[in-house]
Amino acid sequence: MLKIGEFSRLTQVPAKTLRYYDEIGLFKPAQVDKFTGYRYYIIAQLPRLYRIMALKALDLTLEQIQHMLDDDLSPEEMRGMLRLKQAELNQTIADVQMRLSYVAHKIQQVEEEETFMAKYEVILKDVPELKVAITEGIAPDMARLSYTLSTMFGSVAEYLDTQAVAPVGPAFAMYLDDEMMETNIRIATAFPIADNITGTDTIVSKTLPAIQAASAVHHGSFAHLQDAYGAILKWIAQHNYEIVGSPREISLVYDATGNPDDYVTEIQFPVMPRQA
Amino acid sequence: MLKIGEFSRLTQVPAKTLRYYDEIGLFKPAQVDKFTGYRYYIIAQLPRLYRIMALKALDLTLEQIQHMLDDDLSPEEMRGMLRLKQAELNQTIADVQMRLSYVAHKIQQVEEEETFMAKYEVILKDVPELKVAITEGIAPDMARLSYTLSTMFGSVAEYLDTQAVAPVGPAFAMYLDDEMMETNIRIATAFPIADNITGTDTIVSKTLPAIQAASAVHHGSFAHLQDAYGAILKWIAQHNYEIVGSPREISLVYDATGNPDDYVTEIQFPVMPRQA
DNA sequence: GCTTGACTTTCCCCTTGCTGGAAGCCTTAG
DNA sequence: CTAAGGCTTCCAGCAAGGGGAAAGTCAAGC
Repeated sequence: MLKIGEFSRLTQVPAKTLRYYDEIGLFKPAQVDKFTGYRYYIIAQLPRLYRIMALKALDLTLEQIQHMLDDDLSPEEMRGMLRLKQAELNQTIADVQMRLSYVAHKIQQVEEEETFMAKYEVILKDVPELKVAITEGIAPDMARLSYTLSTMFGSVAEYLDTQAVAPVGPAFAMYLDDEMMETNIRIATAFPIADNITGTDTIVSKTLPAIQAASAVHHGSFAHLQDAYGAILKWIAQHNYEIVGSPREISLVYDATGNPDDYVTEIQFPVMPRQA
Repeated sequence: MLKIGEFSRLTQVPAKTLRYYDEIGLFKPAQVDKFTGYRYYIIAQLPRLYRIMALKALDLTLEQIQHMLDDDLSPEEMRGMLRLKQAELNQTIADVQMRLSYVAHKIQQVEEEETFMAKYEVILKDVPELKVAITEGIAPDMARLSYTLSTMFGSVAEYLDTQAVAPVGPAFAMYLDDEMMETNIRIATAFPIADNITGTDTIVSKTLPAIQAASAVHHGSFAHLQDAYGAILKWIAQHNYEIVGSPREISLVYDATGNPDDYVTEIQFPVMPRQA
């Protein structure tokens, strides 16, 4: 019969932990003095505690351990839980390696810029699916891209107006070509809407699927949007992602009559981890 | 001016999280209606939020992020924090890989034994430094090992008695040879004591350093202790540890006049991860 | 038998980064 | 003007304990 302190010294398990295990019913003392509440343990309890320690080293939760020890399950169930944990740990390693790659990137950034306030912060975000009113078009060349875009935005906005439908988020453009084109650039302009509407021959309503996107925000005139694209593309390459869709250029702040320096544009590239 | 819900949709950051960041002072709304308490955000706040997201992806705590963003620190400090985080993440990976190796071992065990109740659970434990009264000796061969040991235990116990010192923990034997010997086995027997004592020419008091040990508990007669040794040695090999000291054989329950089936013995091998 | 000091008990708060829910205002569309 | 949704604050909880307080217990020395 050992008091909690003795048992704790013997096993190197803190007394607090033993009390906690008692509380959650994972490991109860062999005997409890019902007048003083003193917990008494016996050597014969060591195997269970050792088993708990061993399973804890596998990163199982105490609840899982309790399940394993008390609800004596079949070897198949046991294997199942272990394989699950194995998969989980492998996922953890992948996650941590991704974080390491972020850190390395950040360190490089600090070295290069001598300040950690990067011009662009590229982050990975989950973009939910989105109902949009969308139209496609082609800009003959880069010079007329902006003009083509604003015409297309105008036509969709106007149509929504006639349908008495208000956009529920900022409008955006999509670049549909798989690679950068100098001429005949395929583009689309979209307005998020709450409910599907009936379209026209050029304007349709559809639902864009949810995606993971590498995203950055650009402040200022469109003239320097290139830099943001560059930063995102570099990020994607460095972190071993793959572009899996058309980039979106979202006009968060845009006022054709305002100062271009105030414009705010978010750029999103749909991505997926390579060879996932 | 965006209400919290709009800003949340825009950034894909849950409103709850924005409120939390406000509460801890990491990211406050541009304006708060002082009558209604409504939080209002502006697009110009996006960069800070994106920076927060980016740093969060590095697994930094919100406190560290706040420190980085608000106490504008030098690039050196910045690099320092990042390198620290890098080391931390590398350590995490090593940890997780160790866990993976445990899981693999456990799966193998389940396959082999068709039950997950292993006969021996080998665990890694930290053994604190220990003051002991210890004596060394040599057993001429395996047959006389047990006799030699009990003589030695007896002599130390007797000496402690004459000094009016009580052991503060279970006695143990140590095997001092680097490899298994068939003859002339160097052994030591030790009793943990609270304070150093003056020794004799054969019995000395010293402090054993703290170690990490691979440990298992054996129940029953000493005749089958081999199995426990085998289980630990296998574990050490499989998990890429290295033996860095003399194993200890700790008599948790031992009564020379009692039933050997009731004996409980813990075996500890001092170990270190290979090439650490 | 009494005191002292080491243990042990319960209880509550704290950790991280939120998430969920309840009760009660606020805003806006119809 | 009302109803639905959005917003507010406050409270609880997660996982696995750690820290510390106040009070009760135990064993030893006198």
